[in-house]
Amino acid sequence: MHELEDLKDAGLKVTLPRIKVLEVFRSAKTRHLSAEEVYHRLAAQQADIGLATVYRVLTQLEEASMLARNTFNAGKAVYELNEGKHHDHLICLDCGRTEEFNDPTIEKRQKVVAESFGYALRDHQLALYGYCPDCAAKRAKG
Amino acid sequence: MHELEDLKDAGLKVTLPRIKVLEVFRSAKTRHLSAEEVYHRLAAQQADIGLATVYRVLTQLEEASMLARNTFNAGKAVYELNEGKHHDHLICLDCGRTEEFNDPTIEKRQKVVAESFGYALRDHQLALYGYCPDCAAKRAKG
DNA sequence: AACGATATTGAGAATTATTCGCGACAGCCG
DNA sequence: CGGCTGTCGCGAATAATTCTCAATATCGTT
Repeated sequence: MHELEDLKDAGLKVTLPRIKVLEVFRSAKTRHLSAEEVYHRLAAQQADIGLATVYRVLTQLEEASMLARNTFNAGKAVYELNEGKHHDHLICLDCGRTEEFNDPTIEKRQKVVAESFGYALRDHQLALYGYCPDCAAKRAKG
Repeated sequence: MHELEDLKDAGLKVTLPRIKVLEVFRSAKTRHLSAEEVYHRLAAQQADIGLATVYRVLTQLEEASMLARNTFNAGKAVYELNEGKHHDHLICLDCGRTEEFNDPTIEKRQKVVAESFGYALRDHQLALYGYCPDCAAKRAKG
């Protein structure tokens, strides 16, 4: 439970909503959850936590580097536990299944590109979209 | 004006809103424009085109591959003329200035990564964020 | 050049995702 | 255990985008 320490280190009080939200992520099969999804899961387990609070907590946990935020190509943000190791995503256009990957070559080139423009690279977002093996097969027939 | 032909090829009628929206992009200094920005520019030149129409036209022109859509990390979409050559973006976190680049190595690795997961790559989105030379200098002092 | 089937538009209401404002309440330092 | 303050829940407020529908414009056909 050193997560409670992480909260304190971020200057956040250890409150029920924050603990519960982290629990939801720890016990979720799906890695990426939207605010609405987190809210529903909390409601399902009788935790009476408002949607506005969920949004606030997600933002705070992201600022505390405990969660990572992604918007992919859609109109809503999803969060995932930040377990230290950075990674990018490969997303199936049909079923939404996502794979995580980290390609050192790509990472390296990004830095090179930024430097070639005189920029100090701070962050980046890379998402690959395609069809997963299963969906590709389904599409092949129709 | 082969753009009018492009419209027809996409099964779209050649209408004033569509022509005007394309004009806005062709004559804009800033490459990336949001729906709201396009709407205001049209209003400024007395073209009485509704915001809903702007949204519809942008979507259609994107489907016709005449515009490319990007969401970057923010809550709203921006569009730019699609001039055939694909590119990714490098964006300044301070002033919003954007640079376009295309790195063959990165493109190649993306395909390799997707294939290693058995995915058929269809699209991707890569945005690098950092500080441009000017803003980096400003930040250095304070 | 007018006709009419059909695609398109404008205006505002409706949705969706997220944030704000504020009175009530709960952590936490002493 | 007693506040000082950070937090919470709720509903209203925003922001971005889409939908509804009656009015209108486009374009292939006369």
